[in-house]
Amino acid sequence: MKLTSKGRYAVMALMDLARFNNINPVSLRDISLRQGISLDYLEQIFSKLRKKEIVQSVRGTQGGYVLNRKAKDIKLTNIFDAVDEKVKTVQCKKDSKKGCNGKATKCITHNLWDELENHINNFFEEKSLEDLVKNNFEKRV
Amino acid sequence: MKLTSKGRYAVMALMDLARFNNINPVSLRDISLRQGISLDYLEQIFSKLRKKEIVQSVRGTQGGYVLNRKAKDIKLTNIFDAVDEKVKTVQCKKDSKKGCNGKATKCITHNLWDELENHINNFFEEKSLEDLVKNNFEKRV
DNA sequence: ATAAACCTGACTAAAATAGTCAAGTATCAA
DNA sequence: TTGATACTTGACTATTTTAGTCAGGTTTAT
Ligand code: FES
Ligand code: FES
Repeated sequence: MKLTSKGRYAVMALMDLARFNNINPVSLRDISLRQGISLDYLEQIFSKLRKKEIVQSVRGTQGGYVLNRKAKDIKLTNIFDAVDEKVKTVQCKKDSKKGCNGKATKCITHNLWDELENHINNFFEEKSLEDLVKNNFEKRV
Repeated sequence: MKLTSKGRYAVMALMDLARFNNINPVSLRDISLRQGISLDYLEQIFSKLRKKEIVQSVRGTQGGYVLNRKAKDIKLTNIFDAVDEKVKTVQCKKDSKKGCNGKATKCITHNLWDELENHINNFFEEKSLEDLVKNNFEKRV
């Protein structure tokens, strides 16, 4: 089970954005430089974040991105959902009559993986962008 | 974050094995048929389980595999560890001085991913093969 | 006007996944 | 002793996913 760079970068970038959000739009170029993430890749990621209304864009010079809601109303779940970083513990279709190996019933481990999926998603539900920023920069003082 | 088939199959196969373990060695062919998993693939998986002393092999006719310890002493952690199904939330080296983007310090999300990794591993520590078998076949009564 | 910044879609190298395939060796049972 | 069963090992491969890059735009403040 791996967390992908896309998901990791999305959170990294949004934490950076959340920090400077109050004053002006934050440009991807700045985030790219501060966090060491490729600008082109960030553009892909923010395109998705914008479509899911996590951020808003401001075009033109001095433009950039701003959060579209309060930091405490953005959960990790929302971020991961936006960039298609899904937790998938099974391959069998949810509503299919076929189990994971083509049988008619669900396999003997299916419930376990559902439980695992919930366990992981709970973690993501609990954490808001506000929490993350606070915890991170409190510790550095 | 995805769980791979290898990990899923390993648990599936061991649950099957644990159920019939008391009487005779269980052949991979039987597991293959009952669970719908490729025999060749199972062989790869059990080779690893044997090397990590989760199971023991019995060669020859009427041979197969038996558990090498009591089902309650085999945790999900042990199984996943044996088949290299690792939980990896970060790519940065643990002891390296470099953060995930080549910087000298750890990035702003590093602690978060460590926390996530622990959260997931806790789930795996909690569950023994005995629990899994019991829960699964109790529910079916 | 022009530079800063967002926007879009296509493309790709490298890695990981999910197996298959081939050629064994060991053991039991008839 | 001969076959069948079952474990053992290592190499191979098609497909998918990942982690980006690249090439072109468009918008807007100055
Ligand atoms: S049937 Fe859903 S995991 Fe096997
Ligand atoms: S995740 Fe470890 S430094 Fe970024």
